[in-house]
Amino acid sequence: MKISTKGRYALRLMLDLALRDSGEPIRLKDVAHRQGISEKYLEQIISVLNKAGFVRSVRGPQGGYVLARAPGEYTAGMILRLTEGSLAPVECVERGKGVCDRENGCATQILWKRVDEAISSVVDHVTLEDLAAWQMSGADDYVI
Amino acid sequence: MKISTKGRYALRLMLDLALRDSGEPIRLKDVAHRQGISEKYLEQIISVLNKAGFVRSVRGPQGGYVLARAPGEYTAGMILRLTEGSLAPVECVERGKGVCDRENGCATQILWKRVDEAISSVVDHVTLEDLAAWQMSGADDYVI
DNA sequence: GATAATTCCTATAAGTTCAATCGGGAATCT
DNA sequence: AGATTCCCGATTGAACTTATAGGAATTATC
Repeated sequence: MKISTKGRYALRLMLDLALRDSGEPIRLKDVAHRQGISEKYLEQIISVLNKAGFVRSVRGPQGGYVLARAPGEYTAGMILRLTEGSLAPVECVERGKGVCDRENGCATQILWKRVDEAISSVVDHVTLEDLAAWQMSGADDYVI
Repeated sequence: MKISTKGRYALRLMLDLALRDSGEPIRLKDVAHRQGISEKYLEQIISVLNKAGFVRSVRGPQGGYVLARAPGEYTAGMILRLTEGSLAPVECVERGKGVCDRENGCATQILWKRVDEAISSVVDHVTLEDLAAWQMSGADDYVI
């Protein structure tokens, strides 16, 4: 029941872009260095974010990535679901899926539904802007 | 970000025992058959529940398992944490762990903390008694 | 136009976890 | 004695995670 590195790194990556957004593209190398994450691994992750239109890429020297929209328009849920897949705790309560094959009156499904809603109610209401604000306020070690 | 079969099966197992509790031991074979789960696999799971004192076992013919306490005294969280391990979405917000090594002002940690609390607030307030009641009320296919 | 910087793409691999299966041992009721 | 049930540890196959590796395509700058 853990979020994988893919989702966690994606969030930190997007947060890094949000915090350092100046209109100029930001090199992935720099993000990787600041966040202590393998550059090659980050490439794979940002590729997903890029294809989904979450970031815009600029190739060549002075290239890099910039957020496609304002930080307030990304929720943590959007980023996590994109990179991580569904956040539902069990398959049978995933969006788009029908009712569980096993039983109609499956009581545990009600529990899973509630857990799913609880998770969603958090991640769908926290935006990159919120994360950036939290980072800035507790910014002991925030260096530009 | 999924609950594994171990936790899900444990919950269904305990719910099965709660629903059929008559004081007499219930054979694991029957539970396995009703729930459509491998008997051998269930053995491993109930072994954990047994060692933790959640169920009481009786060996030999007419043997089986019974709940050690009333259904209202088990929360889903107790059962899931025992079989599944921590339910925290990331390591750094797990109970007993110190603050994340990486950074002091890690904004994402606040998010994870909120997700963790959201999950806990559900699973720690739903008891086996609740699950049993839900099962009985929507009891389309509940057969004794 | 050459060079260097950067993103882009695909393949592979080591390690871990999941979800069982298998085979037998120990206790206990009849 | 014999059947039934719980108990225990080893093994295994598949999938997933978490990267690493190597190079191709694009573009700014000199």
